[in-house]
Amino acid sequence: MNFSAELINWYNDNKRDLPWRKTTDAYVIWLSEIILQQTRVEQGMPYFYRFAEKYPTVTAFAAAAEDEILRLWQGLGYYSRGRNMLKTARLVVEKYDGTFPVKYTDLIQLTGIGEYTAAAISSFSANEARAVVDGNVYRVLARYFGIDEPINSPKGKKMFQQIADDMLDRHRPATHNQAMMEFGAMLCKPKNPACGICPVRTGCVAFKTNATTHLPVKLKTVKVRKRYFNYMLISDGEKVLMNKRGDGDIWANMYDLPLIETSELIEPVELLQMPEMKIFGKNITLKDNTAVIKHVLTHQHIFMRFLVLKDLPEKLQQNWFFTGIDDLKNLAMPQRVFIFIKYFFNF
DNA sequence: AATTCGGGGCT
DNA sequence: AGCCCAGAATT
Repeated sequence: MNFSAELINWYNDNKRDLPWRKTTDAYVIWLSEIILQQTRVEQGMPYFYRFAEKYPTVTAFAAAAEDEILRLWQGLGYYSRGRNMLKTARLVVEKYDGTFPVKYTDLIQLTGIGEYTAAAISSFSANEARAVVDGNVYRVLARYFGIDEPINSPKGKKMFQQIADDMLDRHRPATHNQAMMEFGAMLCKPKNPACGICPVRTGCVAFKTNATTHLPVKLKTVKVRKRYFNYMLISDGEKVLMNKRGDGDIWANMYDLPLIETSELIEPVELLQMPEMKIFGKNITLKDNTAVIKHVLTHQHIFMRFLVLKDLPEKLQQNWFFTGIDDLKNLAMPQRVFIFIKYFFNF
């Protein structure tokens, strides 16, 4: 039995019961694939159910407001995925009359759909012979063939895509693709792979040379930027002062509180003296403040502190607005800000 | 070719 | 603390 046949056998005996595997509806598969980009299955699962239920068709999705999509996406991260989906859903309604495309060459042109996702949708919904290459596939191939070419170099990407294409079982591309990814996720894991029960270990270079821990090779780690967000909670007990974020920075188009960003950690008392604080009024009184909360993201460590101010500002900045406390739950916020506000107003 | 875009779980 | 997760768009 060849590599692909072995994996498919293993897959048929060991696969998880995942909802998006029970359909060939390209729209539903698209939904699942975008949600799962850089996201673990367990984390994405509840979001998949929420979106699939609220928007059963691409037409329903296209009719949603961006605020609504972002609110439903809250907590999942990489919010441009949600914004791009809206753009693509609307284009599918316009250009394809609401029928989600299933051909790779059509899919690859849509915003938010790259090589991986186009291969996934076209193979899962229409059995087009396109090999998916995601983090799982990189790992499985790098280990099985003992390839130390970095998976995130342009050369490496081409190389692995080529190998994946060569390995693809062209008679059953959908099952082959699912099997490759499931195998990587469940057995050929990043840490402590289950080589003891691996059906293809006799042909695996990494197993034979004891190199699984060194493969795949990935180029350099991202450098982390430290930022200091001093958030102001300003409320009269009925309304809260909120800020709508622009684009060009993290959490584009989402909502948070008015904020002073500083280049280092500043104590509240000291912060109140700074000229930047004048936008909140002449005489600012601090009612309360939280400890510093470290919000750890892949590329940024954001040190947040929430200061509760006593008085309302006379003049509002461009993106500031007051909203009723009952309406807060409808605004898409960064997860950490949402948790504080939810706690503060006790809802 | 390098950087940016979240959040959470595991080691 | 570092790595990874059904990646893609932008610079």
